[in-house]
Amino acid sequence: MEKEKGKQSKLYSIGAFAKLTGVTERTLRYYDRQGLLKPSIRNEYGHRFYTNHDLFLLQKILTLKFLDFSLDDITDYLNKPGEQFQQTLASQLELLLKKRQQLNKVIDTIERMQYMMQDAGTVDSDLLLVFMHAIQHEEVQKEYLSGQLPSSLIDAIYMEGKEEERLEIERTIAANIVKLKQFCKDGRDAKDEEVLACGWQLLSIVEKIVGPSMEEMTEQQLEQLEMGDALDPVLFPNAFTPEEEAYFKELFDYMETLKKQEEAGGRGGNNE
Amino acid sequence: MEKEKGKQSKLYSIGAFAKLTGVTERTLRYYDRQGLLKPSIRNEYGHRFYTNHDLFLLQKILTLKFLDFSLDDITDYLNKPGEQFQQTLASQLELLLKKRQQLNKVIDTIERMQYMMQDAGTVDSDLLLVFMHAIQHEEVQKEYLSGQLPSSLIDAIYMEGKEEERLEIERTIAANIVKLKQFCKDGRDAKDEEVLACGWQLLSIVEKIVGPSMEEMTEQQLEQLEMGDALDPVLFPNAFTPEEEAYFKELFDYMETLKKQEEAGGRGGNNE
DNA sequence: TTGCTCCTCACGTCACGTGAGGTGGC
DNA sequence: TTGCTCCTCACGTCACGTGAGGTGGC
Repeated sequence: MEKEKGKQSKLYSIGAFAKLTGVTERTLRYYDRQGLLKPSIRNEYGHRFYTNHDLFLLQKILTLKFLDFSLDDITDYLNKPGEQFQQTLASQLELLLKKRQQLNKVIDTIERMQYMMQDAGTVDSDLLLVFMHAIQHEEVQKEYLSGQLPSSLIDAIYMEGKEEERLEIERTIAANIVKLKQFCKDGRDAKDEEVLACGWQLLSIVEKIVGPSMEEMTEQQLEQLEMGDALDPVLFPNAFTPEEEAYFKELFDYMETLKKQEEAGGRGGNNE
Repeated sequence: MEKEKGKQSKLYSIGAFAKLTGVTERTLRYYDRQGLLKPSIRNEYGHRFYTNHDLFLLQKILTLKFLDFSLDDITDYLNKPGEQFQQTLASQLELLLKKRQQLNKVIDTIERMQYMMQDAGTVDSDLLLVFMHAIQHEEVQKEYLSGQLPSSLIDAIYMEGKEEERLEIERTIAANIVKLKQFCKDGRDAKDEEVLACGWQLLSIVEKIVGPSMEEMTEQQLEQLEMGDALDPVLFPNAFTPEEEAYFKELFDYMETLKKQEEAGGRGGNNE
């Protein structure tokens, strides 16, 4: 008796079939109800029994799932002749390639972020998100700015063709901004040496990047730069609180004063 | 009046806010109900009005979504201090890397499949899926076979370290199997020249791969090979109908006969 | 009056997970 | 009687999409 059973075509109860294939019972019942995989045999008590043929069908289903087809697609496919499956496969591949591109972009963004933040210690996460936003929308930002600024400046800002150097600079900028935010929070005087050091570092970076292109700009463009709040708030979210902005203004105004004094001092020295 | 409005903090109706940010109205209402983003102002009529601060919040939400966080995660994050966000980011990155690995595997499988099938013309999609299944479960199959066959044979079958050559061989095997299936369907005599040609090609490939390892096998292992149906049906689904199996058996039996005749003829010729 | 924008239900989607409550055979 | 396996509802999940039916201001 047992031998006969074994030789013809094995029957699996739903539990046995689930164990065999690693698919849950619930899923098998769901596939049954959806008409995707009906067990070959139903008991007098309604119990489901699966055959080796059912096993083959399930494997096809699982392989198609692995290829990321929806159950509806799979149902269609199983009911149709399926002559053009190779084409379906090709378009599925395209979809997956797009998905991968997306995923790569996200991963790159995080990794670049982490590189940027390696020296910064514990970081205000709002700032993190603003940086992230910037990286994420880099291309759109660039396009937007192209309408407002000379292309030489844009190339300078985004450092076309000098990606590695750029990563380093981003890192320095990030570290200094984080420090300044902390100083502001701690209520440090903007004339404090450490605070000033941060300010000078940021300024020197900006001058190094932007300086050479500055002369090419029209007056109109310069004016636009002055009133910096004209930037599209969707593309350029503001990571700073009003207090922080005031603090930064105080710092940079003070730096301006120091600069002028130094210049004057220099002239005075020469004259004497 | 208008100037005042514009200078303080712009108010956006839900429609305007949706247009501005590219998020649907339904989504904004959903975020409101979930407590994820409540508009700063509600009208006497229940109309929602969003401010620039809401805009900043939404951008944070969208960036976190871009990083593939669930809305629940985002809600948690927005309500917590979020000091340990960098750690969260690191574990999120791990998740994404795993996802990418999965995706890469699927893409590789399809591409390998397409390479394999480039000469085969229109292909029975069941066969395609069985090949796909094989590629997909290669590692598990290998492990399973390690328990049954000598490792030298397994290395030979999976052609360790000769991936390119392997792709070519797979291609040839696939093309010939597809042809044989077609011949079977067309009712071609198994003794037909073209059919035999396919048979010889397949046989020569098998001998080339398996031949050298054959001598090392124990009798027990050889016996197991003879009764090929002992293979785990979950790991090794059968792509052939009973008719096809019969057809193949007829073909290979006939080839066996031809071989023996030739040997006998050869000996006879030498003897004479 | 017509069009536009806003509102609130409330059902649908997708592929199941997870009990609840009950039955049959050892 | 207890345990095991099977069954059928039926609600929950996740992030919205998509009407249906109604209101307010121009």
